[in-house]
Amino acid sequence: MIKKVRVRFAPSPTGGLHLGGVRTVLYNYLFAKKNQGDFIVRIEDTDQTRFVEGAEKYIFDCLKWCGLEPDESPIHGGPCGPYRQSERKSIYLQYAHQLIEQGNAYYAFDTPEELEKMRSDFKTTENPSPQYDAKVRMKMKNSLTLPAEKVKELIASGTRYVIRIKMPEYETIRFHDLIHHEVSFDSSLVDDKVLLKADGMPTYHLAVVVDDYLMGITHAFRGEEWLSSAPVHILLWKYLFGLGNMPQWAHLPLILGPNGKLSKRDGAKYGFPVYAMNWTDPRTNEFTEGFKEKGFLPEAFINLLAMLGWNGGTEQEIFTMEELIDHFSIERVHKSGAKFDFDKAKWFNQEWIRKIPVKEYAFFIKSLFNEKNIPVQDEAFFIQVLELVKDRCMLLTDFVEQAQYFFTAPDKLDKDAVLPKWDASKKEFFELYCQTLESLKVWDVSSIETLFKNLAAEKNIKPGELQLPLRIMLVGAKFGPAVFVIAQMIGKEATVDRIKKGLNIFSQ
RNA sequence: GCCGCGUUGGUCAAGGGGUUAAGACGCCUCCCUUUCACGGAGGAAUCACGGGUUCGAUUCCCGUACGUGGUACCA
Repeated sequence: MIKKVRVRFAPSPTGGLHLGGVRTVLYNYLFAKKNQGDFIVRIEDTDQTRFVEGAEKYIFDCLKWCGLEPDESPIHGGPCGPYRQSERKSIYLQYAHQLIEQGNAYYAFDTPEELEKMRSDFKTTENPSPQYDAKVRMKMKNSLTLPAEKVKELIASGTRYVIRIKMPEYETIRFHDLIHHEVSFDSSLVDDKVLLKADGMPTYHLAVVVDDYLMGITHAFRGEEWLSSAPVHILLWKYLFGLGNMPQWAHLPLILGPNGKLSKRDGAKYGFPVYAMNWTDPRTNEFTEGFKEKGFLPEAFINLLAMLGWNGGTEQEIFTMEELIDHFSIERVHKSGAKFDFDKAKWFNQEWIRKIPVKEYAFFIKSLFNEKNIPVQDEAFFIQVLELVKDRCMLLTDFVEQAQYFFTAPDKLDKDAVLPKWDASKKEFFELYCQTLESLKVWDVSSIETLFKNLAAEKNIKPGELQLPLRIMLVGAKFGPAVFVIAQMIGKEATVDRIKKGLNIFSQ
């Protein structure tokens, strides 16, 4: 029998959830759903100094917005809880002890100051960052160098200690990665990583292995920044649970910014969001913009992330979540990092704005209108307007500019577009048009347009030369759907009113 | 510095010993539209470099360069 697929996303609640994080979730999720497996979220909060209030809730809010709901998590529950590592503290100690008994780990009593001293003492130009490894461990204060009695005594007296892995001296550690295929490391180049910290909390290295085992994880997908520490994890699997039980690894390529690694600073610098949703760090008050608030549809966000590092091998670029689940394969995830392109991201959003019925996102635009005090009285009319202008919107926030003149008269008109060609005959035309419009019985597009064209012919002016001024009067600027449709939509009263106002402004 | 990983147009990318090296975004031109978009038709632009292997390398191998990650009692 084949084991049920179980994957996990393991964020640390230290701040916002960025692009790369969401993509890691996505690939986990797609893989799980494709294989009828489980998607688990485990909170890796073993570093108490980096705990940030609200960060965990924020992560789950982002996942919800993205439509990536976990099957198991601290808030969704599940059979392998608790799902916060801080609540699993007692579990890790026994494994650390097991490693010591097996001779794969040891106690180390070096203080931070002593470690610092070691690093500066051994520092050379060839080796600017010395490691706590086979070459130096016998010169340090640990259970390898101290007599057993002394070790017992130190522990009994409450001396702070950590437990470190004892890396084998000459061993090639190989493993198969689903994306990178065969990867190998020389164990002598890896340091004796701390497994259990002085406060009793495990480090990531111990916790990830123990929890992946205890939670039955079959496939471990994570960012490529973890590749370098993979040999530690491989060894831990070998020592603790057996290589046969180890999940299959896949180290996902990084998402890069305009110059190198994508950072939240890039967002501010280049004007694009980096986080899934707005995030304000409660400690520093630093604000980072989110895709949601920037005006992205979650469907578009998921779609663009999926395509950043994966390609189905066909020309299809627009995918629903169901289609992604159907087509996704980890083997087709790229090896190399991808630079995030905001223009392409906007294009995805535009495609989705057109694909989804406006009703599904009208509420978001409505809230933007409310913020700007633009009155929306009639819901059906609102939907009708959104439908009419949606081709012109890349972001949901674009709807404000593209639709607000249907609800409120423009507060300033683009005079420069009109004035150079404005003259008495045009003024006269509009005065007359305005008058006749007022007595128009049937207010529909063809009546409004026919009247306009007949009058223009009568005055011997090309209708085209009059349409732009009309547009500026109604809209305020050079954009939007057909003018006569706009006139019809906003109604007689508003049309007449705006023409009069426009006449005033242009004739000054 | 050392170690890992990577390298097809400006960006995302398909392809993978013999091809006119797909497609998309962006950019440019034209058509449609007397607005802006949408749509349509075109265009410029790519296999990092150097050695091999081979009848033939963008594709395989080795170097170099560049990029990126790691080198914490952070994840």
